[in-house]
Amino acid sequence: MGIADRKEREKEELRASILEAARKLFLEKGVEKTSIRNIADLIEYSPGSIYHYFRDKNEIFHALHQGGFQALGEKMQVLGSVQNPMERLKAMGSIYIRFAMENPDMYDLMFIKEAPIDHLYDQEHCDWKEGAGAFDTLRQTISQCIDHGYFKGHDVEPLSYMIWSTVHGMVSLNIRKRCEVIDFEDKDQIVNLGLQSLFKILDQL
Amino acid sequence: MGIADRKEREKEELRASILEAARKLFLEKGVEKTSIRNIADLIEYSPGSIYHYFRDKNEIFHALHQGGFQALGEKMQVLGSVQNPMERLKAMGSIYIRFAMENPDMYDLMFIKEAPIDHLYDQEHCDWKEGAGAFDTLRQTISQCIDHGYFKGHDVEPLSYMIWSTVHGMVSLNIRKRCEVIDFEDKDQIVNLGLQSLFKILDQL
DNA sequence: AAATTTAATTAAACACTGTTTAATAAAACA
DNA sequence: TGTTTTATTAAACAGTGTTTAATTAAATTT
Repeated sequence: MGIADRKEREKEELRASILEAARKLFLEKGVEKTSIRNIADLIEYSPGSIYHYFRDKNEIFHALHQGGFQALGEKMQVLGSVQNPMERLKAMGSIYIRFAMENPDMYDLMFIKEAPIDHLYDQEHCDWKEGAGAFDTLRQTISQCIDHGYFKGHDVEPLSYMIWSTVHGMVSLNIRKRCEVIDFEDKDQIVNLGLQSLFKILDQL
Repeated sequence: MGIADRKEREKEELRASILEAARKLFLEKGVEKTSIRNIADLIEYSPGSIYHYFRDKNEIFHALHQGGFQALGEKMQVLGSVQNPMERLKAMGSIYIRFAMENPDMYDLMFIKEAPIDHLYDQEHCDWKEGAGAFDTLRQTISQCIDHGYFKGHDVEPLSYMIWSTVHGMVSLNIRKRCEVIDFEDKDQIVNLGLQSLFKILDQL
């Protein structure tokens, strides 16, 4: 059936163009100020038609947040050339933080906004494969660190969670503007200084 | 002028009753689903009248977030009895995390939501005295730790920021539902395990 | 080729939202 | 009592996500 194939292709194309319009608007104005009507206007369709391709706004932003994980994953690929697991762990932290600071809205969507996660709870299978996958590479790296003699006396999972939380905490306090309004000695270097502080501690363990 | 005093008192009372209604609704339904009309309905005034007491919704939620800092500050008062600065630092962390996990919506408002901070930027003096004050007690405690010989080779501010970020990261990943959807070995103990992991590290420094 | 069925699209409506404006009611002052 | 200030409100504005029913277009069957 060639016709069914073409129709499927066309449907996929329109779905993709909705997502492209949504991403464009979202990167310009943020999630809250990107409305279904805005997206519909941009692709020159009616607002209602979008609901034939996505069940609701949350699904659109869940799809966008997947693109964010793809982009982050690509940046992480340079880690393949870092042999020492401790060096790799540090490089992961640097890349993670650079990604967050260079793409604050995307990071916000991936790790702070409730929209993408709320969509999971509306589905039957509510496992966050993007996040779980990313956490797993961190867990593996830290596991290898332990195998190499680092982090003696520490359990993999709590330590992985704690380190993730540290970098997430630093960038999310920034993205949600809790740093600009505190008089740090070096406001726009505080994230890097904090990261250096973390590195120093990891070396001591 | 007794009349002016009474008027001021009455104005303050109505302002307080708006805040009380707002807090009640906010704790029941969250910020986004608490509307000006909801608040107005509860105090039996028209929606427009609220704008004689608050310039906008952000100011209401900024006022509520102040109440959160008050509550957190009160919980922190038991720290006065902890002499050793390292013990005090750990107790601070425990109290901080317990407060966040027991009052997730209030914590969200204080440290994640943009509403209270956006209100600061609409004012002339945009310093976040609540947050800066809280951070300062952390900074002082860590400064005392360094005086007592802990954290050798570390700078106060980056270290304080990093430790704040760690606890903030752990609770905010929970509050924004990034933990429930990852298959941790012990999902509802992961925050405590992460905190224990942090304590272990602090002891090693 | 014509009739029927299926799928895509849309206009309109629903029930909301924060905020502003202009009119009204109430209180205080002269 | 008349005037001014203050408080309150109804109504409107310009939006929001989402649903429904009607319409148009396309594909399939007769």
